[in-house]
Formats: sequence, C-alpha cells, structure tokens
Amino acid sequence: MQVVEQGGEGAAAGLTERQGAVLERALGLLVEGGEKALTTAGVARAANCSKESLYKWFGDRDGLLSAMIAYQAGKVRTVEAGAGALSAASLRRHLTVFARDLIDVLSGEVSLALNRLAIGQASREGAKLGRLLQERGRRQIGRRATALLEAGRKAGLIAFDDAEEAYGTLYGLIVSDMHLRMLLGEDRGALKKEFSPRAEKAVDAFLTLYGVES
Amino acid sequence: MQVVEQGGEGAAAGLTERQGAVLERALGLLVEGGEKALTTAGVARAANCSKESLYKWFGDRDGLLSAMIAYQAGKVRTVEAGAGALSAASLRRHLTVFARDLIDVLSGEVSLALNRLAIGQASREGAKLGRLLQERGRRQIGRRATALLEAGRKAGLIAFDDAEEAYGTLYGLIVSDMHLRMLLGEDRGALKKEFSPRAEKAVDAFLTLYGVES
DNA sequence: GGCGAACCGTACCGTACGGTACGCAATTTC
DNA sequence: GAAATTGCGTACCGTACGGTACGGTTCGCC
Repeated sequence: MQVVEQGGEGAAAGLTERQGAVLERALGLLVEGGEKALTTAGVARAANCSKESLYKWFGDRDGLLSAMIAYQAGKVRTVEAGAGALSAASLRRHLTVFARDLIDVLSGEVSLALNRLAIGQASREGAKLGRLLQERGRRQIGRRATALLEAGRKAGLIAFDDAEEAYGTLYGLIVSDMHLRMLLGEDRGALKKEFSPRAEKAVDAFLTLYGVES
Repeated sequence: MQVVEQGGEGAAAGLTERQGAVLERALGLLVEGGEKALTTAGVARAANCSKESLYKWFGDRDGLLSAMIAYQAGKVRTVEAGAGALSAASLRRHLTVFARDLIDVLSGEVSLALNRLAIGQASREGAKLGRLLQERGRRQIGRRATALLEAGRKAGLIAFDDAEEAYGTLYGLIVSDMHLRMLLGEDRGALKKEFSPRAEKAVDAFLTLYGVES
C-alpha cells in the first residue's frame, strides 16, 4: 500500500491513488444516477475493483459515502484573497468574484449530487453526512467570506456588528432560492444563467446595506 | 366509495376521507424515519389498510408519494392579505408577518420531510416530485408575496422593475441558508430560534433597498 | 526463486422491498 | 334476504441490495 501524502488531485487523509480513483468513479456514478445508482456492486464494477476491497478500505457503505464527501471536499481549496490594502473598488471586485465562485460551487454537478445524498440521509443516523458536508463545505467558503468582510471593515469601507450575520445576508442576496431549486431538479444551466447576472446586483445591494459613506 | 367533495381537512382531488387518513399516516411515517421508513407494507400497517388498497388507490409507490405531496399542499391555503390602503407602517407589518409565516412553513416538520423526499428523487425520473413540490408550494407562497409587493408599489412605498426579482431578494434576506441547513439535518428548533429575530432585520434591509424616500 | 500480501472476479447468503393473489368479513344494493 | 362491492389480513413471488467467502493472479520483498 503506497500511501500518497500529496497526490495529484488533493488526496486527503491517507488515501492511495487507487482509492482516490475509486472514489472518483463513485462520484461519477452518483452524479449520473443519484443515490439509488450507487450500489456497492456498481461501484466495484465501474472502478474495476472488488467489493471485498471496498469493504476493506471503507468499512461499509456509509464509510464509502463519507469518504466520497471528504475526498471531494479535499479537492476544493479556498483561495486566499491577497490581504493587501482594500479600496472601495477592490472590495467590490473581491465580493463579486466571491459571488461568482459561490454560484459556481453551488451549481456544480458533484456538489449538487453530494448535497442530495446528504439530505436524503439526514432523517436517519443523526445526519452524519449532513454535518460532514456542512463542516467541510460551508464552513470553508464561509471563512473566506468572513475574512474578506473583516478586511473590508478594517479598511473602514463597511460596518457591521457580527461578521457571521453579515455573511448570512450576503449569502442570501446572492443565492436566494437558487440552490434549493437546483436541488429539486430544476435545470442547472438555466438557473445558473439566470442567477449569474444577479451576482453584481447582490454585491451592490450588500454594499448599500453595509457600506459606510465615504 | 363515498367521494367527499369537501372533507374536513382540505381533501383535494376526489379523495375519500379514508384515503386522506392513510396519506396522513404516511406523512407521519415519512417525518419519523425518512424515505427509507416509507415502505408500502409499513404504510399499510400504520394505516390499518391493505397493500392491495394502496395500489388500487394510488397506482404504485410513486403515485403514493405524489398523492402525499398534493395532499399536504392542499392543506396550506395562502391567506389573502387585505388589499386595503397601505401605509409605510402597514406595509412593514405585512412584510414582517410574511417573513414569519415563510420561516414557519419552511421549518415545518412535514415540509422538511417532503422536501427531502423530493430532493432525493430529483436525480431520476425527471424530478417529477420536485416540480410538483415547486408548483404547489413555492409558487403559492410566491404569489402572495408578489401581490403584497405590487400593492406596495402601487401605494408608492417601494419601487422595483421586476416583482419576481424583488421577491427573490426578500426571500434571500429572510431565509439565507437556513432552509438548506435544516434540510441537512441541523436542529429545527435551534435554527428557527436563530432566524426568527432576523425576520424584522430582513424586512428592514429590504425596505432600505427598495423603499422610496417619503 | 520462493513467500506473502494485496486484490480482482465471481459466487453466495440473508434480508427486505415492490407488487400481486387469495380468502374472508363487512357493508351496501336491489 | 341474497348478491355484489369493498377492503382487510396474510401469504407469496421475483428481484436487488449489503455484506461475506473463496479461488486465482499479480506484484513487491527477502
């Protein structure tokens, strides 16, 4: 077993290349046909491995699902915004970039499939997958946003008491109900096209609400 | 078969009381244990009816699921806001009531369970349940909101080009990512407590964005 | 060159579910 | 009061899945 510390595509905690490739194929199956299509036999066939290996590596089916979420989350690295001096224009630019990135992430095929998977499991087993997805996904991108907002406040461009709350407002302005509609099956492409232009308007609105007079 | 035109609890299209009671029990099972707990045998046992009757009434399992959504949607009647003359204060009051109602609906146990169900099925079968839920649920409450917004515009209190877009902004300000977090399994009560106070702030923000100077 | 670990392919087992069929009781209808 | 409809309870069937076991093969290691 060759443990790859630093695999080609963000291998996370002690996964071999082979195991990463298997998870990749499993994610493909999930995107194609939803949870129902994600059978252990199906994964083994698609990945050219044996079921026995799957159980050896991931324990059971739930372990496989958790590993898929962790693996995918490990691929998304939050870009650190250069914390240089912020001007009003550069803050607006950074916020707009963030808005577009957020829309891109949320409307991604794999992201949608994993969210559907976690939501489907939320009723039983204490929502283990949901918490995992939340911590590895939302928290990560939320940190990037709050860091940006804090920088804006430090530069005297925006004002708020609670960064989390301000981020919640920004998120709502950008996303509205787009995410839920996509999760319910509305066409990804169409919705993304509808919401992308609103990214700038959302930033405008946010700055109207939280911006300080110059 | 006694067809009840006007059952006690909003019987929709040609459902007998018995069938309504069965759907009620089925919804209970869904809330308790998620989709996995919603087996045909389980529903029959819980509702004291036979599987054969289930198939006679609803065709197959999917028909049962669709009937559950339609039945639940039929129970939610949108309250027509009295379209009297709006003042700035009454518009704000109506918007706040709407915000609280929206939070109540979205955080309802049955609503969450049905949304989870529809999202779980969204990958296959053309998202039939998702569309059903969308049309019977979101559209309904959206109409109420846009009507209120239009009334506010007519009264010269708020200004916007597209009522749908304005509603999207209002929705995002109120809900943010609360709905998704609840769908992922975060505690309903805690999240509702967290978001309820924000209803008024959301309305404030909305009026800041769309209100006209008096 | 032989040993052992990892692993693939396949077969197998128990279970649980969707859907159907049947026997019998209750209620309605003529 | 008999015939028919309705529907409950149960048993049954085929299938598909999660999980396990086993034989054969490759590959690294001493």
